[in-house]
Amino acid sequence: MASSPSPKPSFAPIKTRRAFEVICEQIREQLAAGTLKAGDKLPAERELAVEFQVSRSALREALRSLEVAGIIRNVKGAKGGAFVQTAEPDRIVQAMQDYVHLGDISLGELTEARLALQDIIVRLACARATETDLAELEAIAERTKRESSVEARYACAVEYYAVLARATKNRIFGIFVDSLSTILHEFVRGPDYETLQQSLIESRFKLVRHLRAKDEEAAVAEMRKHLERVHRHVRKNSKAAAKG
Amino acid sequence: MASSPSPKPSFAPIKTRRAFEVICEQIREQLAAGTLKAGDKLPAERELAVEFQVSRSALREALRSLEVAGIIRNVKGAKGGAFVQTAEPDRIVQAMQDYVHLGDISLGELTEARLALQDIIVRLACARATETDLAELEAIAERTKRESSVEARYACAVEYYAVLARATKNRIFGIFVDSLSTILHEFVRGPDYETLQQSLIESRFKLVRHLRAKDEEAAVAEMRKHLERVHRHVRKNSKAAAKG
DNA sequence: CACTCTTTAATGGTCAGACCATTATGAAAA
DNA sequence: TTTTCATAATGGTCTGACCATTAAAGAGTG
Repeated sequence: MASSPSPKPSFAPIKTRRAFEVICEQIREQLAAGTLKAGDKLPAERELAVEFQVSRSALREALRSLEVAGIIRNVKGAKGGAFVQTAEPDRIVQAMQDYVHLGDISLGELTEARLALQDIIVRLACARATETDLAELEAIAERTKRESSVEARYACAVEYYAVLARATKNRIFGIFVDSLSTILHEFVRGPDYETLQQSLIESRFKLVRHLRAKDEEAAVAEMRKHLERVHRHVRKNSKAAAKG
Repeated sequence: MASSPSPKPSFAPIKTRRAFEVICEQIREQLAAGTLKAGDKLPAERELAVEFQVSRSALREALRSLEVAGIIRNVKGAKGGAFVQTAEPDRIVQAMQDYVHLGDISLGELTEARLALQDIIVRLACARATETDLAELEAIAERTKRESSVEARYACAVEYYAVLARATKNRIFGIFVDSLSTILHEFVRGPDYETLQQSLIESRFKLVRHLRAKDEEAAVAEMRKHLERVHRHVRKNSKAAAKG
């Protein structure tokens, strides 16, 4: 096969790229370049198909990919179409969740990462949290007390962590924390979770007090104690689930 | 509109869910439940379409979504089909990249997050790195010296960070670092980058020496110094790009 | 038998054209 | 003016077809 007598021993490394991939790439390029930005509306599918010179189905697969990636949102009806979305970290969370499901990331890795991450967050929040942030944290803790269902209280907890992360004024941390919270949520189950949950509320108030006093070390210690209790519960439950 | 005289003021909150969404969900469920796992092969598209009682196009949009999410891989040809993938963090990196492009995450946030993250990583690596890890780090640093192109040396740097993250024995950190490295790569440009790059190599050797000596504080300090130099360059370049 | 070439069938990728459900808009009617 | 209804635009889905690639079975050859 390679014994060609022609003076050209090497051929062009052709590669078949699928139509939808090329379309996605072009749209992503315009996004990175700033030609397309949040709020913009892409032409209708039928129009775009003509423009890209592909069938509507190929184009739709591209749009579907972008939608799943959280880049656009498809709205039906007159004046509908594909709208470029504002940034939402949901897709990152989803991607991390998929990764954990597919792979063999252990619970230990998740909890360790969360612990380390919260250390940073508490330290930064201690330095940067405004009184508004702190008041919001307290309000959430208060609301948690009044909530009646386990799920509602868990939602409050997630919100508490999110607001705390926001207090760092760095959204990257917010994404990381959201991801880990969501993934670990799957493991937080069991009959004794409710009593644990109740006892955690007080800890949240304490943390705010430490933050307000700018006592970094005390705040970090409180968060570690808090998370370690949660993680002990999670581990215990996970083992129980593995048995049953 | 709400003035219905019927004794049933509230109706069931119906919502039209698209076919491909339901399909994706079902497959994801089987994944979380363990019924489907890496390496498994899904039935052919035409078969699956019959099974789900949808058209092939709807089914294809679902498969396309899952492929873009990195969950399956579509192989064409006889004995081809959709194969469940092993976990790859690429999609998380892609999602974070999209997020940064769409949103207005600042360079400052990225570099700050990276700095904080590397602190943790260095500390953990200091405690857990095996001699194999350290030798690999040195080998990469050696190779960096010999590489001739800027791009090749950058690739070495990324690899160095990845191996360092792996030395923590916690893959979550690896993902975070990969994401940040990839995103920051876009900003690392400019004529004086090459000279900076050269001068960074020595720092990598120093870090390994500190790690081997289990000198956590020295290692952290070296990494901070290292990264701060890089980030100064990145910031300068970013400003230059904004001007031009 | 061993090896090479050809054929065949399975499968994903693409295309074309159609119909349905939803939605905004404007015209018609009250 | 307000309500109702027809209309057109648009995404979601369906059907059926053809192409390109690939692995495996079969045919031919030494």
